[in-house]
Amino acid sequence: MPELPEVETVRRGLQPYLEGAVIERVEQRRPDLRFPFPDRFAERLESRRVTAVGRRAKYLTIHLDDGAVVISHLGMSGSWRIEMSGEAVIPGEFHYERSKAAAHDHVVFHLLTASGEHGRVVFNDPRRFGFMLLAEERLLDEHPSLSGLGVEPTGNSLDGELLSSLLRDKRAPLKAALLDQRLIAGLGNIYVCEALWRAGLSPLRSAGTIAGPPDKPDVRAEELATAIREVIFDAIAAGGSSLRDYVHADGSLGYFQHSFSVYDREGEPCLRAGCGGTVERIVQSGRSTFFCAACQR
DNA sequence: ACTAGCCCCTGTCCGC
DNA sequence: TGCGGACAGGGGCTAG
Repeated sequence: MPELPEVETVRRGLQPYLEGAVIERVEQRRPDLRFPFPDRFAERLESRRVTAVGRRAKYLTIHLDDGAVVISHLGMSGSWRIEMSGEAVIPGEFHYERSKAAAHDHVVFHLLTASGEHGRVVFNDPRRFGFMLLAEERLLDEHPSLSGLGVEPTGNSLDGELLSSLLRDKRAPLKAALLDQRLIAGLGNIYVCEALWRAGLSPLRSAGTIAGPPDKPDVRAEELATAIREVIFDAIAAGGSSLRDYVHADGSLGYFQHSFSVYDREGEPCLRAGCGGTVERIVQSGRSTFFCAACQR
C-alpha cells in the first residue's frame, strides 16, 4: 500500500503509540523479509525507548534512545497494526489478552507506551517485499537505502526550476523519470499517473522535453511540479489511498481512491471539463499507466 | 551512464 | 468448482 501519502499516514498513525514507548520485547517470526533481518535484530531493540517516528520518501524511520534507527519499508503489501490492551498498567504485572497471530504477521513490537499502556504494533506483509534494517542515526542519510534518494515532494524545494534541472537531457519517458526515486523520492504508480493528468502531460513523452533551457524553465515543468505537490498533499489529507489493503495502523481506510482522475479508470470518461476523451491503460516498463490521450500531450 | 526487463512473493480476480 | 494467467501501491539487480 505504499506511496509517500500512505507511508506518511502510517507514520502519523504509529507516532502517538510509538513515541516515548519502551520496546519491552520483539517477536521476529521469520529470518527474513525481502532481506535478512540484521543480526540480533530483536535483541538490539529490546528495552530501548522510541524517541521519534520519521519518514523519508517511502521509508519509515523508528528512532531509538541509543542512537539506532529502524529503517522500515512496506514494499507492496506491508502494513502496521496497533493493538492496545486498553488498560492502564498495574506495576509489576504484565497482562493483556494474547490473540493469535494473523497470517503474515512477521514482526511484533511489545510496547509499554508513554501513557502507561501495554500494547503491540505488528508488521504484516503477505508478499514480503518489505524489509527492516538498522542504521546509526548520525549516519542515517548515508545508509545505502536512503543515500541515493531525490527531493521530497512535500518540501519547498520542488519547483519548476528544480524539476527542469532534474529532467533536462533525460530521454526516458516522463512517467519513468517521475518514478525514479533518485530524482523525486516518494512518488509511485498512482500519484505519477494522477500528477501527469493534472498537468495535462503525456506519460509517453520524453522527460527532457518539458525542461526548457537552463536559464528559462519551461512553464510545463512549473505546472508539473505544482501538480505533483498538490496531488501528494491532497492524498495525505485524505489519509492515502486504500485499494486492496487497509492503510491506517488503526485499521481505518484512506479515501483518496475516490478522488482518482485516471488511476484504475480504464475505459471511463476523462474528467477534465470539455475533454470528452476516454482513459486508456498502457504498460510502461512493466507497470500500468492510466492516462487520457486526448488531453495529456 | 543510461534503460528495459526480470525477479522477489502471495492473494485476488477473471475467463474458460 | 477448478485451473491458469494476469495483475497488484516497490525496488534491486542484470544485461544490453
